[in-house]
Amino acid sequence: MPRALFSALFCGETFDTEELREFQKLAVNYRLGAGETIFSEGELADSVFGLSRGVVRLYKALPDGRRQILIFALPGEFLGLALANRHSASAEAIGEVAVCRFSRVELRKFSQSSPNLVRLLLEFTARQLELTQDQLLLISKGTAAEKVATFLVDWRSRLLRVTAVSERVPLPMPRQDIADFLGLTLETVSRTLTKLEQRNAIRIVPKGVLLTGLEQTSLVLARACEPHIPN
Amino acid sequence: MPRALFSALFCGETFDTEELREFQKLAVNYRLGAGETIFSEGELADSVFGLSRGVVRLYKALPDGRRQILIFALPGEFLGLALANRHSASAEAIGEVAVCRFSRVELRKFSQSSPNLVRLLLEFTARQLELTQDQLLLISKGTAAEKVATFLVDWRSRLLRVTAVSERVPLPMPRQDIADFLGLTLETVSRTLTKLEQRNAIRIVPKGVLLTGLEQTSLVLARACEPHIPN
DNA sequence: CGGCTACTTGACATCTATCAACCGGGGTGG
DNA sequence: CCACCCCGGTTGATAGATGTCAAGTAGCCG
Repeated sequence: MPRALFSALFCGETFDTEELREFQKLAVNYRLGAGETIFSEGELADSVFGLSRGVVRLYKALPDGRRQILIFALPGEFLGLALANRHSASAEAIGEVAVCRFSRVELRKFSQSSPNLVRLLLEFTARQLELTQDQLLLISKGTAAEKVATFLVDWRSRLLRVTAVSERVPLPMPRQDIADFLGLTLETVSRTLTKLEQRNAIRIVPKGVLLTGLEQTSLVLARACEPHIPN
Repeated sequence: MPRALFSALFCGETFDTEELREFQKLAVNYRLGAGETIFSEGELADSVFGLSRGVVRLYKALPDGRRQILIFALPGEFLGLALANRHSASAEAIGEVAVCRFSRVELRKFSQSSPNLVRLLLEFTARQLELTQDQLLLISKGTAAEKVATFLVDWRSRLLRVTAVSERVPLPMPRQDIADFLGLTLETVSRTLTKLEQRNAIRIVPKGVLLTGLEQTSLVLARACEPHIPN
């Protein structure tokens, strides 16, 4: 993962260098260890975060503990951009993480004089919305094999935007996280990965997978291999 | 459903009357009949729409026909606000509908001189994002009873913002749409509604339901009635 | 009245969850 | 250095919720 400043990561082309410098001044940078909480659902949202290094799980939970991971955030992405004054989700570090914290009010002040920032936030939010809508379709209508295969392909392509990735796709998160992202159990994720490996679509390695053979195609078309066309 | 102009519906407090008038000039108003398509996934997104009357289903579909309804749009909401230049979802009228069409390029031009519009769009998109995230949690982790009960309560509360609603909650969409919104089959939706009726949580009437008894509470707590705490 | 569509209900199949055992690597401490 | 333990992961047997297939009903429009 790169070590650049958050604003340069995400805002690269949107801000000119002057604006960028001003924006950067608002941020407080710090680091967190594996498993640490950045913010929690329901908490007062007086801060907004930018992720500059590492991977973060963003999730919502029900009172009885059922959990849905909304996204695995990557460097350059915003966290906790709620419009309400309470966070609507929780964010936890997966492995070591570096974030920059912005005060909500300062960010708002800055945005008054910077149409670029508002435009940037709109673009980011719209992208998140599309991702979430795709996720909704996948979770709602996909089989276990489709979910896992699609997850691997999508995750790889998102990683490509921040890191050079070879054939080996790292999976820093545990099986339970993948399960909670895909609406499955960790056992089903494990079984499905094994099945994909038996079909030579992937190879399972410690903390990752190798997307072998026909790569994307073979994976997404895992569906075509299935006997039934469900739903 | 009210007959007001779209911009007044949604932009009410954001624009001053001057801006409102200018904005209104950009719109072309027209109507569609039940089942008509407003735009389709993959189509060139040269237009953006505002819904001024009626209900619209916004959905994504897989090549084999599996369909996920993302939201039932209500008057005052935007449709087709993509950042890409192709629509990422399809929109169809449920019953009679009135929309205003904005040219994408004109809207963009207008937004250059109107920070208010960009802020408005950001707010709207952020709200949509939160709705979709909630939907993700519900679909992924909810039982059939929770899904249906939550849908009825949420739908009612969204309706309250545009119409005076009594105890009777109208359901203009067919069972299949509800099923595709909740990630169920129409049979399961039907059975679940029947079960809720037997428990005196609702009464099923033509084109709607009556939320009787303990209303919201009893419905959402449908979960507590179930023997198991799944997942 | 006939036929259509939306909806309901029933019997059965299937996918995934659940419960449980087992495996393997890495760290710790004797 | 080895033994142990712990945690994450895999694998197996079983069960349950929802999907599937099919029949039947009700309301609506021509």
